[in-house]
Amino acid sequence: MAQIDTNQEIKQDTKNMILDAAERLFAREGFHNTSLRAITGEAGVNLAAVNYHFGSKVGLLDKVFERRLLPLNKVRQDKLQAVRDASRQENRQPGVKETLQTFIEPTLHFRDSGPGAKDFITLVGRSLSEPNDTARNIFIHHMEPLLFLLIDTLRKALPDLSADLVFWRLQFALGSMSHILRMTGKWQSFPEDISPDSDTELMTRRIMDFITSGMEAPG
Amino acid sequence: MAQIDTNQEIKQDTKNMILDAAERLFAREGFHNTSLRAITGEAGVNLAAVNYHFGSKVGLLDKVFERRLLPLNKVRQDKLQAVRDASRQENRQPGVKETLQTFIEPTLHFRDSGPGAKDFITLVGRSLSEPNDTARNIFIHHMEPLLFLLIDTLRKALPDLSADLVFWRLQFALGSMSHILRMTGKWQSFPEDISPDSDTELMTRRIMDFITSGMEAPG
DNA sequence: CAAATATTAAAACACCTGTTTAATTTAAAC
DNA sequence: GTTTAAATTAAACAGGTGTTTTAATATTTG
Repeated sequence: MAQIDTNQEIKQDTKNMILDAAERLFAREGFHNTSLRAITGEAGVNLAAVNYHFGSKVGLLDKVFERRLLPLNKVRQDKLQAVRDASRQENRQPGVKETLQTFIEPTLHFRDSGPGAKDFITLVGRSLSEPNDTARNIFIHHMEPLLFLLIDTLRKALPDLSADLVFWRLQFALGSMSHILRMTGKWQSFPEDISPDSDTELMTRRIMDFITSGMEAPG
Repeated sequence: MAQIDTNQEIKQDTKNMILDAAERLFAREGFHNTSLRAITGEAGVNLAAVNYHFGSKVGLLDKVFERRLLPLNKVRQDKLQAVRDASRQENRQPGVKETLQTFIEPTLHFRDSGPGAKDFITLVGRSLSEPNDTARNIFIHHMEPLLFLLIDTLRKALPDLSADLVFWRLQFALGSMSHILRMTGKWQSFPEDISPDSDTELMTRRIMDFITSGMEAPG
């Protein structure tokens, strides 16, 4: 029994065990409604491990975001930069749909990249609307550079609209997406002939159609 | 001093004092992050008054919703019914924009009907995305009949779209609106030339344009 | 006015919260 | 193999949580 565990893959280290459990519980119960005892209990580690490895509960949340958001935002930023570069080389405006797609598509596809990823995307969807400032500010801090680049590109794509209007329409679009992300699997009160939200390709196309049309509406 | 208080308007009764304080604190701090001691402290009443008058903290939340949602949903339902009746009498489909307007416009206008109303609308915007089921289920319970009528009208207004697609587009639209409602006054990290979200008429027109266009996009 | 009821008040209840301390064990470095 | 550092553990800390209880005070009813 003891021979098998040679410290390779069976022994996930404590930090990642905590991150996994925290990600899942923060997504399902919310940040403030999740206790450190619930996290460490599910991770099978000692209570004090959180404060030892992450300093505090807020520090843990920050690392939960960082672990997923660094690679995800790298993908989104690269795609967005490619759209900007192509439009400049070809001497044209960037397209509204291709611009929005650099943000929306990686998000929904990332949801299918593993069980933890699905929880994380739910957490992301909720983070924009967290009542408490601490959780929201941590998230916004990780997103701000990308959002600024996104809004700048959208303004170039929609030169006839005021910068003001582009800003608000992007907020409408982000509201649509985050609503879908955080409500995944919670439509039990509409027991009609509704297709599930698990079909990523279909959902991506539908939300892209919706927000592209809204974004391109006459000013 | 004591003569003035003849028990008419100065003495708000305990129940309403609690409802007002709870409404404000639930909106600003979230349900789980608001303690009964904070509520009763701000209302200037005894801690036990909540459990005496409302049974429990959840019972209080239910009454907070009920007090505002009954009259507000009455207005929305009457307007929606008027759209349905007019379309039937004139033998035509209901319009997408006029249908959505029966829901959106009263909501944003209600926000200007008083300081408490503004807090309440923020609370409504957050309720759709509450992580915990208790708060969200209470809200949905109050909204369900109206939402079913709304989706039925939208299906009549968009006969070329599948019932499925209409459902999801309504979710996108509700996501846009609730995002704006709950984020009111929290855009400090975009210190650019952004117009405030306090202009109700402008904001109503903009969100109506956005979601109407998204709703009418080709299927 | 007196009795019955409704409301308010202070205190305690049992439990949960994030964080810290001190002791112990495990791992790494020399 | 001994020393030094890193990691884990159990326990306690100081304070907050919703709810209940018991006693005192208003208010209404007969």
